[in-house]
Amino acid sequence: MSNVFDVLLERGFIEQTTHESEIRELLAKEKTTFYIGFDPTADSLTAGHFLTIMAMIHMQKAGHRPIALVGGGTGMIGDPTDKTDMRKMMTVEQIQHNVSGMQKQLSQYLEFAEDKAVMVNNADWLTKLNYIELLREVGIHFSVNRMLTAECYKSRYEKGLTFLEFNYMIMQSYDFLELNNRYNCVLQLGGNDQWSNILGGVELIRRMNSKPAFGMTLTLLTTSEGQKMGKTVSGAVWLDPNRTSPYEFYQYWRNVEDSNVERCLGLLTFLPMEEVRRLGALAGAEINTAKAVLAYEITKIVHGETAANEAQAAAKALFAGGVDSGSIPTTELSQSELGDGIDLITLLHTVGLIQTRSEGRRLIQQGGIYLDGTQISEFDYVVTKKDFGDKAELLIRKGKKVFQRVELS
RNA sequence: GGAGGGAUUCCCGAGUUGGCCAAAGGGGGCAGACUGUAAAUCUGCUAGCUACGCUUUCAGAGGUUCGAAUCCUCUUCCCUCCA
Repeated sequence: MSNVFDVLLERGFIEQTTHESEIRELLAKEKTTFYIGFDPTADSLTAGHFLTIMAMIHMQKAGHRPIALVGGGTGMIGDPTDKTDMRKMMTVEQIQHNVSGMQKQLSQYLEFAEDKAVMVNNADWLTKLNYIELLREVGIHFSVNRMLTAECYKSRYEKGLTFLEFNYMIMQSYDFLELNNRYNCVLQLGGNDQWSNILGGVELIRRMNSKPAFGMTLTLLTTSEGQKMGKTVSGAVWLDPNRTSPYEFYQYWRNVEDSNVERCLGLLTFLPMEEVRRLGALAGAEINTAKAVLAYEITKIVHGETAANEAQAAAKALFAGGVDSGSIPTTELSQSELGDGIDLITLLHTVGLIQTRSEGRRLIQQGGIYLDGTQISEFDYVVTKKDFGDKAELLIRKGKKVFQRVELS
């Protein structure tokens, strides 16, 4: 089997390493225990986390042992990295809820049986720390001067950085030390924004345990404008199907920009690299084929084959002008709600396509609403039973690619 | 604790000799055109509503005035310098 380091490199995962040749050698010759931490900021992981999960899966497949750490302890502090403002403090209950939600999801993607992977919560040790003891043992190894030069704190100079958050790096470094002691964990992976936090841990282990330790950061997916991928205006793209439906999830990847298709295929699917390169090289409208493959493959990994098939079928039906399929977002409307007719704006509001009636009025006036493919131009249009036709359903289209089906019940 | 500066619509940021301010400009978002469910570009929209008008907005609470984002008082929060 080829070295997983080369696999990760070829697929585009690796951004920075602390000791490239040593890491490569290590991964080639022995079963290595490594860890990635997840902050419990919500009860579901997001598309952004998925990239790091893929890295873990590749590593596990190559025979190494992943430790999935969920930060029930560090979550009490909050990582100041890339935050322009201080994050609001979460309650302990909230954190615990989020930790269990994330752990549940992580267990779907990694194989935990027979000690093939380990799940930990750093609250188990961080909450028991003794302040003075910690300062004497660990604090002595950190230079504030150096910490202040870390990139992740720079953006906070203007807005302010609390001592609470300043300690985040130390806590994360301590985690690595603890995992090194408990599980002989010698490698930490993380998003590239975690570089300074990872370095802290690597150096701490080298100083306190006089043992080698390594760090490696993974690329961050960004759009051509430099925005982090995996975010939409309405929020993150979640892995939890109740937060982001498989259809929406599929559509998100179906719509990635051309220039990101090849990267995404390498990072977020298991397709062989020859195939990735072939698909990525498709030009012009042809690349849509590649996007469909990307969307299908990643949906399959995250939500399973059935959901992926459904999402794909729904997308095909809607965009190729075909007809029904099960997983188009659907709302039920009762006969009594319909009555003798319901004005279109109210209907749009009921099914959640608009937030305010003004928005609906604008939308219709600008020609953004279609009922069963027919553009509606009067904002006071009244929808009656007739619009639902024989099948008692109505397909509303907002703009080019937002669809909502209404079923009369 | 002392001195000064600030808080504006989703974000950034104009506006502070009181009316012409639902509030410039940019960003973002939405829609339209062009396209390939892409990017770029162009156009329009972007507080709410029972909509040629009406109602609620410019940190919060009062006040002056025919009329306040703009003036006065108090409060809260933030920043800078000093200690």
